[in-house]
Amino acid sequence: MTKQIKPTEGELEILQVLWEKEKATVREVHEIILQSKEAGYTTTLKLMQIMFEKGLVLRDDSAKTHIYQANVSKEKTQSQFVGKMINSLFGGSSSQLVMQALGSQSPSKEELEEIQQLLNNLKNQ
Amino acid sequence: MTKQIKPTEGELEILQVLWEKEKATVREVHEIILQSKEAGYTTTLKLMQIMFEKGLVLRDDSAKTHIYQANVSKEKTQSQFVGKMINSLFGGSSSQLVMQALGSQSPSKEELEEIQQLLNNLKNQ
DNA sequence: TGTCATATACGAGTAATTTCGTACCAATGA
DNA sequence: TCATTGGTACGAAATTACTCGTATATGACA
Repeated sequence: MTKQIKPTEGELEILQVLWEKEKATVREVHEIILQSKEAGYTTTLKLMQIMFEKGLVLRDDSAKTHIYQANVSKEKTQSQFVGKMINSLFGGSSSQLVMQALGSQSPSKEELEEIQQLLNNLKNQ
Repeated sequence: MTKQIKPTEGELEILQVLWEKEKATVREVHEIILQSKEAGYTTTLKLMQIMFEKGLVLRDDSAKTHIYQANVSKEKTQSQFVGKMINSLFGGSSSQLVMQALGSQSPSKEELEEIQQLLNNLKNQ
């Protein structure tokens, strides 16, 4: 197992954009970030450079304008954070987290059906 | 709605102890913290003082040894973090988080049954 | 009374994260 | 050619979180 680096808050924002767009320039990422918060361009740039050093993203710097892409999968990262939260807030019980999530937000009929499917699979093991 | 302060990593550790014990002294909290990580007594003390200033905990300082208790509920805090994670990592879809949680860890039969109950309730609305 | 154990208060250092100014480089067009 | 635009690099300040040493107060007990 390659040791997982835990992305910071700000890094997570950038990763979200990269997961969505597959490849992107700093400018492109920054435009999206701007929609949800105020930030300077060089701030986003610096953050992405640091992420590159950490190995969180890949970078094609063959052209003047560098192209970035995520180097950690969305799923791995999700499971990393969910696992951490289960331990630190739900006493290690994943079902407690599930109850919380289902209780506070309300999923659509389709989503409920999807969850039911998964539940059935788990029951039949 | 009183604006929610987001507890930090270290504060969360302390809150867990207080949720468990209802009331506790710094010493008591610190003893528990020590079981999972190394830390100096004054570090725990300082953290709890900061939490008091932030309003995360209440404090009875009528006696020499102060008695602390949580001033944010476990449920509220859980939902705060879960909500934040749903937004920042699951594109706002709670069911995605549920799938992740159910998929990665495997709950017991009883837990699955509990989730099924909740699911039934949600379906019948 | 004097000493010891145990508290809190508080300042300050350290580390990690975020932010941004400034320098510098390259392409482009008047 | 030279100014402008748009890009990266980099140092360093600002912020936040964490850690701990030291000062000081208080109660207990020999």
